[in-house]
Amino acid sequence: MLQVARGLLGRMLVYDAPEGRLSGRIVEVEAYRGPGDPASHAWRGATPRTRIMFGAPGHAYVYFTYGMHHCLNVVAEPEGRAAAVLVRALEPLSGLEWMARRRGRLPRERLMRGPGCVGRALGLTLRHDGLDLVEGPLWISNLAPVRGGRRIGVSGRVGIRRGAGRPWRLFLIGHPCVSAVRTPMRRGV
DNA sequence: GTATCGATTAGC
DNA sequence: CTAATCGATACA
Repeated sequence: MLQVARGLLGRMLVYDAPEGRLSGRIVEVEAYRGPGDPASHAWRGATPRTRIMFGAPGHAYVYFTYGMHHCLNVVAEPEGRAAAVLVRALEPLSGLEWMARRRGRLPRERLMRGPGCVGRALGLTLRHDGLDLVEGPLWISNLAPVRGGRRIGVSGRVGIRRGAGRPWRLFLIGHPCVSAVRTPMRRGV
């Protein structure tokens, strides 16, 4: 699962939306497990919401939270074992006009900085929950990751209480599109 | 059925 | 620091 999280950094996420192609490079992720990870939605086992997390890898787990945000995850373990990688930030690559239309006029690096902002910029909803991320229309490119020579930083996960000690947030060190969070870095890779 | 709480964000 | 805002979940 951490392997998947690491492999996602620098990869391109593409959404062939009705209005056109939106895409971005993944620069920040967080890994979540199932039972045994108290910060995970799936820590008490499968529920209607977390069903997808227990399903086949390479699918989208989209959840709705705080009454207003849709967040995107990539299911990351074989069927039957719950795990997902939360996509926390993207560097916008194409479709910036549409992202700006949803997010407002913002500097490019702020369009998809933060998991709620990613969902908002791309126009994700619960209709995207369970989508196959290989087939599209929402998919992850299999081209080699591009990290621009940046190393991978590791820290605790953001916005959780239980399970906060686990160093399962990965990001590209120094990338301007990584969300500004005061979680101390554990190490660079 | 009701009550509580967010894997967040923007704004003061 | 807090409000916003509502689905998922737990519990009676």
